Amino acid sequence: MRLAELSERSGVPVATIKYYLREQLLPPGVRITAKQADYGEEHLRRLRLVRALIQIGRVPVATAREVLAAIQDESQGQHARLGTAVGALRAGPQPDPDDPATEAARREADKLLTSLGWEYGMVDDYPPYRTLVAALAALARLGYPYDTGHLLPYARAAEALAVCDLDLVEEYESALEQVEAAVALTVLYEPVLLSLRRFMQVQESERRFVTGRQGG
Amino acid sequence: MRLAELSERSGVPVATIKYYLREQLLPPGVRITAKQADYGEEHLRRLRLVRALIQIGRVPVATAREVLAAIQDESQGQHARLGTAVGALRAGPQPDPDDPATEAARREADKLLTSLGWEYGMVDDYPPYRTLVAALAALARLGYPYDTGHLLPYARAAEALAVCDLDLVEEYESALEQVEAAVALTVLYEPVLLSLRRFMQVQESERRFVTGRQGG
DNA sequence: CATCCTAGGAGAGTGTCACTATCTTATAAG
DNA sequence: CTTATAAGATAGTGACACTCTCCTAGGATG
Repeated sequence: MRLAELSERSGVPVATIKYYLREQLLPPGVRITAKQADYGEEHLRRLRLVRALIQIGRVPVATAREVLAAIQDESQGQHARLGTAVGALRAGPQPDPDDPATEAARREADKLLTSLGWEYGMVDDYPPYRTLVAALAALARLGYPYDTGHLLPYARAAEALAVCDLDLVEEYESALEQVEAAVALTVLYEPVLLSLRRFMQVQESERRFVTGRQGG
Repeated sequence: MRLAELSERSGVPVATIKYYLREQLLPPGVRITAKQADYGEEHLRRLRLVRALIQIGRVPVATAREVLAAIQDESQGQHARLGTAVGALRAGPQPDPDDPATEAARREADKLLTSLGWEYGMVDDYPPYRTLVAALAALARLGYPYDTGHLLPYARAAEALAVCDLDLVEEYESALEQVEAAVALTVLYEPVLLSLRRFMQVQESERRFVTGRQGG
C-alpha cells in the first residue's frame, strides 16, 4: 500500500508517518520506483506499536528507536533480546550523582535486588536500575522510609506481574511476536495497572476510613 | 527563611521557586515587609513534594495544582480528600471518543470494575477511569486480548499494592500528613514498582527461556 | 540623607520534543 | 504535454517547564 493508504488505515497523519520514517521508527517501504514506495501489513503493525509506545507509554522517540532496534535484532537469543528491549523502555529521570541521597539509594537498591535473587550484577547503566535508584533517592529526600522491609511487598507484586506478563508473551509462537508482545504488554499494561491501583486505593481507603472507622 | 535560603536548602533554583509561587504550587510566604517574605519548614516540605510530583511523577503543573488543592482542602472527609488527591494524579491520554475501540474498552472496563466490587458508579470523568479506558483501547488496536480473564491478575496485584500503600499511609498521625503521604507514595512508588517489574520480567524470562529451555 | 545591595515580582525568552505545514521534485496517469 | 499525486527535505508550531532580565522597594551603612 501507499503512504496515503497506510495513513488512512492506521489513523496516523501522513506527515507524522513521514516523521517516523525519518526518525527510523518505521523501516522504509519497498521502493517501486525512485519516487514511490510500497508498505505492507508489517508496516501497519509496526506503526501501531510505535503509536502505542509514544502515545500511551510516553516513550521518547529516541528510546522507541532503541527498543525497536532490539526487537528486530535477530542476532541475540530470545532472553537477551527481551531484556534489551524491555530494559530500554522508560529510562525515567537520571539519578543526580551529586546528591548524597543517591549513594544511599544505590546501596538500598543493591540490597533489595540481592534479596530478590538478582544475580546478573548491578548493571549501573541498565535503565530500570537508574530509575529505581532515582525514585528511592526521591523518597529519601521527602523523608519517607524505603528499606527492604517496605519495598519487599512491592517487589513481590512486581514478581507476580512479571509472571502474568510472561504467560501472555508465551501465548505467541514466533520469537519476533513474543518480543513485540513483551514490549507492547509491558508498556500498555502500565496505565492499566496504575489506574487499577488508584481504584483499589480508593476502595481500601473506604474500607479503612469509612466502613470500619470505629473498628468494624 | 528567605527565598534564597529556601532555594539553597531545597536545591531548587530561585527562579524555579518563583515560577512555582506564580503557578500556585507553593503558598506565598508570610510578608515581612512589602518586599520581603518569610518561608517556613512547611514551605520546604511542600516544595519537595512539588518537585517529586513534577520530576519523578511527571505530573503536569496544572494537575499538581489540583492535587495540592485537594491535599489542603480540610472541608472534606479523609476518604474523599484522598480520593480527590489521588484521582487527580496522572490523567494520562484522553480516550478518543471517535474510535469504536473506545466504546468496547469502556464496556470491558465497567465489567472489570464491577467484578472487582466497585460500587461508586463509573465516574466517566474520574481520571484513572479515562486512563484505563484509553489503555484498553490501545490494547485492542494492537490486537492484544484484554478481557476480564486477562486483566484480573493485574487487578489482584493492584489490590495488593493498594493494601501496602494504605498500610504506609496509616503510619502517619495527622490527616494532612496522611494525604500527603498517599500522594507522595502513590507517585514515588510507581517508578519503583515499574522498574522492579522490568527486573522480574528479565528473571522470569531467564527462568523460562534459558534455565528450563528444554523443559527443566 | 544618600547610596548601594539584595529580595521579590512580572513578563518575556529558552530549550525540548513531538509533531505539522510548506515547498520541491519527480513520475504516473490522462 | 500536462496535471495530480507521491515522496522527501526543511522549517515552523504548540505545549510545557523552566529561566533570564529588568524593575522596584526596602534595609543597611557611611
